[in-house]
Amino acid sequence: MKSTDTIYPAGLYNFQDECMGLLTGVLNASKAASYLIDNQKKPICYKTWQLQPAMHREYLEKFQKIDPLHPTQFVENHDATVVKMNDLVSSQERYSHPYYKDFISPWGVQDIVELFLRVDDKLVAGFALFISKQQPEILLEDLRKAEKLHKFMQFSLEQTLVTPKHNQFEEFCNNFQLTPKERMVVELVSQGLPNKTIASNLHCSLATIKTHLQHIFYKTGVNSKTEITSQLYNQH
Amino acid sequence: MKSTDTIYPAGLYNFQDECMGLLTGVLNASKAASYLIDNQKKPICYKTWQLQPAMHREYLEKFQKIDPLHPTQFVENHDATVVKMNDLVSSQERYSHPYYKDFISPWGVQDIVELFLRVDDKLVAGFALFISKQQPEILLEDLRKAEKLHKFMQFSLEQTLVTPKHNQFEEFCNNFQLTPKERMVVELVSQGLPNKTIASNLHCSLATIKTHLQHIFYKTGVNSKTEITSQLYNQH
DNA sequence: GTGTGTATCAACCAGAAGGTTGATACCGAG
DNA sequence: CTCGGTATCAACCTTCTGGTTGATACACAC
Repeated sequence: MKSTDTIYPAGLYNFQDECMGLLTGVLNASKAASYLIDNQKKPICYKTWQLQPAMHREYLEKFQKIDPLHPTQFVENHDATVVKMNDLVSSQERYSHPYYKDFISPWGVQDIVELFLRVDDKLVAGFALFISKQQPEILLEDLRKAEKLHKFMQFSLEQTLVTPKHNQFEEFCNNFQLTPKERMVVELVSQGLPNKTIASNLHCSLATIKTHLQHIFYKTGVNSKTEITSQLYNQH
Repeated sequence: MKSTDTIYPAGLYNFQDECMGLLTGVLNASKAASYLIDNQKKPICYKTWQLQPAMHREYLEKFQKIDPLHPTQFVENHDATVVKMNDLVSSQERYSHPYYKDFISPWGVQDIVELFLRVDDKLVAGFALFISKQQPEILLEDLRKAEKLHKFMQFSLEQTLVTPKHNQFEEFCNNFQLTPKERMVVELVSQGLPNKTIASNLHCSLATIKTHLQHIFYKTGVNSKTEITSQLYNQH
């Protein structure tokens, strides 16, 4: 798909630390772990917070390979941003599966919330927040907060990246199901051209361009040409 | 010549939105307001969340000038990051001072938490979270969460200052020696805002914005707002 | 104190852009 | 063949933008 594999943006290592600080500071986890995803889609750069070194070692050595919610599960699952263990794994499975029976439960963990960060739809980092059995259950409200935190982390991450503008353009046009002609108009609008010039470029009348623009405005919910350009170059 | 005191970072306008979403999504404010600080140290670009328009208008017209915790108080106070109204203002003062007696209290506000973002020690943005009288008091725990959120927002802000996008903005503005106000206009133009909105954001008249635009057009050799945006993010 | 640069605003005009209605023509799916 | 989507264009009107002129006010520099 891409000519070059996605490389971590500079500062992702620091970024990971800051995210951990944010999540553990705002949400009520008893312990936490995070990792980056390398080009082979393997988790690396583990960082932990109040997580017993023995537990971490045990995970890496024995249980990682049978983890039903291993990060690799979510590499291609583009919708997964914030997930909750107890929503994905039935209580039956948690009772019988060795991963939960012999690892998660003995370490006093009641539930796990996991957040995923992506760049160009590729998973680059994950954060696992552990809820201990002594803590109250995770409410929908807590999950919403986690989603808000995730949204900002994702925004912050994207801010630091150079997103290829081609992708932005394609995404914009596909999102709103623009027709081929409408795409061409968007392309020329994004060059900052006035309607008259666009019309002559596409060998049609000014009226036609205006109609196309009306359709584009209607489909995209945008109100002006200027707004189109800003939509294309700013991630919202 | 004046580039030293210009610190307005590109993308701050969007950043402000995201911060508001984060704060209001994670903390339990009943309403919120935020603003950017221009180089005259005045708050501009107000954005509100569940705040009554009438209350905001009242503040701008009558109470801003007697606000004991007006942002200008914190412009030079480098240590202030997260402050709580009830910690800074005695209950006596809250009882007698017209700002609290005639404005804060009548609008049902019990307390305010304010967060400040800085670049190079200079205040660039502020966020005020209003706690209503129906809500529980702010605990130390809540304040710590606010501090964690602040820490990440500050980190994220600093990250955006070294991005290619920001550099392009800086390069564009420096190349053509735009003045601080002109830079702000460029920033808002690049968000796709119509002149009327830009004027209200910078609280000046439409005429002033047009004049600024004329100067920008003259200096940069550009002919329209749309072209500015495409120039900013397209190298050609 | 005069001058230069910045920021502010008003009035005016022409032209561009946005919004609406309506119309024609082509094409492909049902 | 009819219907829906696309592409085309015209006429009309309102609002916004761009361009100009001119003016005031406040800095800071020389």
